[in-house]
Amino acid sequence: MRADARHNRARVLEAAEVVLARDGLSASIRAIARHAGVGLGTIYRHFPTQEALYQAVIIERAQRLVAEADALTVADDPGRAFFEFFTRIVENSTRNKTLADILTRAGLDPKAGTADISRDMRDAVERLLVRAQEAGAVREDLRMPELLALLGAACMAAERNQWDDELRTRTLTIVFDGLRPTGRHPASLLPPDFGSAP
Amino acid sequence: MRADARHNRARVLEAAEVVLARDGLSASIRAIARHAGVGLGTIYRHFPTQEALYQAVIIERAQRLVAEADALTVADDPGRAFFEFFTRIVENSTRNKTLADILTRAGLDPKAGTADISRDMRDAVERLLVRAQEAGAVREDLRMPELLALLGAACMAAERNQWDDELRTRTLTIVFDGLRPTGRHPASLLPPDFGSAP
Amino acid sequence: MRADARHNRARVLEAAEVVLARDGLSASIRAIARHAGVGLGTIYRHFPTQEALYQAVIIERAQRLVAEADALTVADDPGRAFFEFFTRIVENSTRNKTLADILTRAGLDPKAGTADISRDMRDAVERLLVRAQEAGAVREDLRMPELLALLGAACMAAERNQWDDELRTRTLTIVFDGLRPTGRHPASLLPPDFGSAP
Amino acid sequence: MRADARHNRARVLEAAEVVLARDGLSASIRAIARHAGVGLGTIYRHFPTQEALYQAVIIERAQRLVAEADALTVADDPGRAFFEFFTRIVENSTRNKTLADILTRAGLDPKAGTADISRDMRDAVERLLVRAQEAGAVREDLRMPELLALLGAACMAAERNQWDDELRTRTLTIVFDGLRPTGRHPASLLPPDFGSAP
DNA sequence: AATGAATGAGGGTTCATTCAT
DNA sequence: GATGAATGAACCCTCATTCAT
Repeated sequence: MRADARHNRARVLEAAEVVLARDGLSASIRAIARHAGVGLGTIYRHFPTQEALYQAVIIERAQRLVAEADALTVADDPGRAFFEFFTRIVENSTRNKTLADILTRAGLDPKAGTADISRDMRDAVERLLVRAQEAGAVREDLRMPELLALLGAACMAAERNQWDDELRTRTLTIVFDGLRPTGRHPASLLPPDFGSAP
Repeated sequence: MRADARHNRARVLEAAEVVLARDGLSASIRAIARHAGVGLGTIYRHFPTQEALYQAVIIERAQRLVAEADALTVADDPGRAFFEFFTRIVENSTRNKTLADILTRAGLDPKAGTADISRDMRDAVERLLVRAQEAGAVREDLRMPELLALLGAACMAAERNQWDDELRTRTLTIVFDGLRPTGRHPASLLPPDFGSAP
Repeated sequence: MRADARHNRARVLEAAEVVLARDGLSASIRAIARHAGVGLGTIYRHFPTQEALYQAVIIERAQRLVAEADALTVADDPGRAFFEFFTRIVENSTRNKTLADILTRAGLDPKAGTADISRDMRDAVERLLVRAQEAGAVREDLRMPELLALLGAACMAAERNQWDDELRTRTLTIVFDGLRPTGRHPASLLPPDFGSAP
Repeated sequence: MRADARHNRARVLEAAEVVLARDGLSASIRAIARHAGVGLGTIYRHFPTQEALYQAVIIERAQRLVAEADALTVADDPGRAFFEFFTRIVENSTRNKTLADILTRAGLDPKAGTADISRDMRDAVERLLVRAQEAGAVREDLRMPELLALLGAACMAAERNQWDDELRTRTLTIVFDGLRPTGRHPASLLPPDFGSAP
């Protein structure tokens, strides 16, 4: 591919990511073209269809996530890796309205072809989960469907309602406590001196 | 307002509720008019704008939710009331694509006027929460923002991904375990004989 | 239907006929709207699709042709009626680029539903043909497929090349001579004093 | 012109001919470039405009037709040559969507410059005609305008409606009977045993 | 000279909103 | 007051043509 074409393709993807993050899936191709500073035709040269472009954005994003998950898979502390991954994804969702979609898809079609990015995502998350469970950091009875459901739900909400740092922390604390093995609730939502508990 | 006008307004609202529940916010005004058996103009007589109509539907729906919450507030078992409310809303979300929006709004603008329905919603949920906390069924350090965030997130995901009964149960089990006071995990996601824990 | 709607529908059809006659099937909906002095939506209110509008124009035109054919069917001189019909259609084609289409269709799907206008057209032409054959004005061995082929061909060419009166007369003279029973060539293409015949 | 440029020009023309034959005048420049295995720019280097390229194709095709006509002009039987030429062209029209256009043009501008291909075409056909008339195979009063009109009409219809062998034979029988001198109708459209004529 | 990437006018179509009936 | 016909901006997409590589 020619240098300028590659450049423009990247510009389009970038713009699409920004505009999708801002407008959600109702973003218009024209808005993306405007944002990217290219003509309409340029977009259609690289992506045959609106659907294809949006898919590409999602796939790109997903690939980065998978890479991140893989990087964390080899981390020292499996539990920490698992929760950190969860946190990072949700954190990113505030800025990127496509993550929920990715996770939604990952949770949706478990029989998708092996080459599928949804499958990759599922697998990457599953590796993190299994390791965390083996390390005793996550309850044994947790299965992928509800994990993806939780991840997707958190992303959707964070994306839509623009969770700030505090809200994200507090909300995930609850979820994480639910994910830990019974009996262990190391974190409290209260500041140390809140002191209303008996 | 004339009797027939009042009647028509009700018909429109009813139809809008059904159609919005089915199609979500992408529902078209025309679809609602058709469903209501009235002309387009009739809708615009009562609601100046699509936005206004959808707001009205959401407000109406929210009022019913508030009523439901209030009914549960006087129930015998405050903990059970709290979790039942949570469950019911999420369950309904599969069929009604309005609920996530309502909760989203409730969580969003905490400084809205006192007369606002979001405020009512917040208050109703808060009453359920406080009673459940007083009864020791919900952790003390839980605050409204994260509760509404969790509720909204679950509704959004259930609506979008059409959670089935099993997925909903399993996912909410996690969340509820996170909501309970430390140390208490009465529910397990595993069938009794799963037995893989050491 | 409301009076103004009926009026506008007629205006659209009229404009479509004019524009189609001028631009052929590549006419744009926008051009028709402009010509009719109505908005785009008005056209789509009456005709769900470009295809539907063009069909409607063709059907309307065809219905008029069928009526004309029927009127001629009861004429005194069946042979004259037959040739007059042929002539008139071709004559009209100069101004109307839809006729060839109509006849094309009539020739194409002989098994179309009974209620179809193509069928009506076929039948009307066939009645004219049979009467002319019974009167000995048209050769016995002529069948519908080639008759429609000839009619369609003449219309297409007249429409496309804008046959003037003289060209039409001379060309149809040839065709008509081919249509008459063997041995009868009453017409000559030459002016009386051309005098090259033996 | 450089050798490779000349080569490419030929390739483009060839491809254009194939694609135009297949798709008619609605063929896209891109399709031709693809078929020729050259870039879009190459086409535009040799032909300033889509229109110009299509003209060139038509001229080339016409030249071959003229050659064919010329070959037949020296044939033994002038009448047979004339009718064979007519038949062949119509036959080809089913597969080649260019022919109708060529004949249309030939019939259209009788005052075009002498060097014009339309003129050549006209002349070639006229030679066939005159010889056939001199041989007594075609009526004396037939002139070029109506002959070209008939040829063009038949091609157009054959192209558009994809005349099969039988329909073409039957239709041309009529036309040819009209073209023959008065009193001679050697061919019948009926099978020998049809026997309904007196 | 050749390539194909970029452009943008223009095509069909939808839908919130206005307004004559 | 009710109706739904009319409007036109905006949407997705195609394709002839231009121009940087």
